[in-house]
Amino acid sequence: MNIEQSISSISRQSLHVELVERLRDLIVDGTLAAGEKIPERELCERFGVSRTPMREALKVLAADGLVSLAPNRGAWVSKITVTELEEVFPIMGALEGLSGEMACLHISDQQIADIRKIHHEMVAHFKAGELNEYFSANQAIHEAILEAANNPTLRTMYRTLAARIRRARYLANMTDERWAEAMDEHEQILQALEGREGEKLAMILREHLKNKFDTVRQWLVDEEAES
Amino acid sequence: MNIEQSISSISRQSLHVELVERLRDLIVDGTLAAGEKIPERELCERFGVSRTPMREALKVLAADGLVSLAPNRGAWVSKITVTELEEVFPIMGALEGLSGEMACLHISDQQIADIRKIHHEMVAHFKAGELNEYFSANQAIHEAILEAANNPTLRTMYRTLAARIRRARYLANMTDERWAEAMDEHEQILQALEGREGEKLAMILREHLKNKFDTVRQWLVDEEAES
DNA sequence: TGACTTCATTTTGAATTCATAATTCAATTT
DNA sequence: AAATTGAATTATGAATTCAAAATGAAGTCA
Repeated sequence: MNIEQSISSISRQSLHVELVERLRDLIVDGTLAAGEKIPERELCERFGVSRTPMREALKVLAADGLVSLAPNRGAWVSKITVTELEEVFPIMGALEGLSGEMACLHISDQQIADIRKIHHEMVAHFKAGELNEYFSANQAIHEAILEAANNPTLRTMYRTLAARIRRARYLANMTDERWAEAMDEHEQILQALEGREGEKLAMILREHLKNKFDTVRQWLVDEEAES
Repeated sequence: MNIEQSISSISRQSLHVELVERLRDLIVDGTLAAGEKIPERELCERFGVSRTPMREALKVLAADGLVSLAPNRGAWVSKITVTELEEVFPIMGALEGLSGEMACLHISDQQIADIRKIHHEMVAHFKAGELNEYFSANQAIHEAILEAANNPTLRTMYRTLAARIRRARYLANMTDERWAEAMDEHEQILQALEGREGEKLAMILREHLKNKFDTVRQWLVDEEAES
């Protein structure tokens, strides 16, 4: 067992890692809104820490693209722009496609069974019109595929990008028609996964994401038109 | 003009950004060797800065995977393992393939002409047996394609991964046969680019990278066998 | 010899302090 | 009234300080 593993499994993480995670959550769930100024002192008071670990955390979040730093001017929550989403979505597509391909190489019958179970729950939430529960199940499926791909680096990169996208509260904009379409796509995802058809799964996942992007873009265009 | 742009064009970057870049270079070029312990005090003395900005820089590098942090134990230059390369290369392939596809959508005749020029220089270096010069030209071509893809997020992610891979001094292991093969692949890359055949280019780039990976893996297996 | 303790030293984590740059706002000028 | 200047305030960048944990060496005992 190497040093890093033995340490991380025993002691708790350092303060700045904790802060990175909590700040990321606050940004993703919108508590810290896009474009908002985030003064260090205020954040430090909120979390009861000094400026040193907070500043370390802000540097990491800036490297991840969730925070913008202006020298001597402080930190802002990064804005979500159409341009940014147009950059990020194709990359997400490439990564998710890859995760599908790799998942097909490694996935066990048990893992497929687990995903099928989530899939059925998702169908139930769809039929009940439970949007948030549907969304959670949906996300869980993509996470499970990512998990099956068995590539920690891919997982980290995917999640970093996903965080930037999830801040867009596009759900409200999803039409019933699009929702039904997404369900159909998910049926195909499950079938490709069960047949372990890597390339086909990759294609479906990319298409699925592209359609999602169209929904998000529409939301964002409307949003920007308002302000 | 937004705040970040107006600031960055006037004032110099903050210390920790400077440190991130310089440390990254030292790690990539092997001055700081993989697996090496890097005590903060020593680094601070080398760069003439205090521990605060240095620690900020180490946090960012750790997030990028070039440095490993063990709580209360300090920082190490991350080791390059076969496992890590097996994770990273397929991701590089997906990103480079995407960059090829996107480049074909946007690239101008001038940009293609520029790449063709570098390509010919590279051929000359190949014929002269100038490995390092060949490698620089090679890298410049991939960078130019990435540039033509016109996606800053993709560029950043690609470069972050590339930094992790380039530390492997695999060049020494490249056979003349493999070298000739790589040249042939580059001919195909140029042709696909000129024909703006996105999918074909993506495929060639992925294949090209996969072959490179095989070379690197062989180097690393030999390396690990030594120690 | 070799494993275990103890304690001084070193290193790191985080808080505090100090210097400097940016911001605010009242006073002044046009 | 609007724009400009400049002092006071505030926030940030970086160095220093302090506390806690890890390291390493000497000593102890089996």
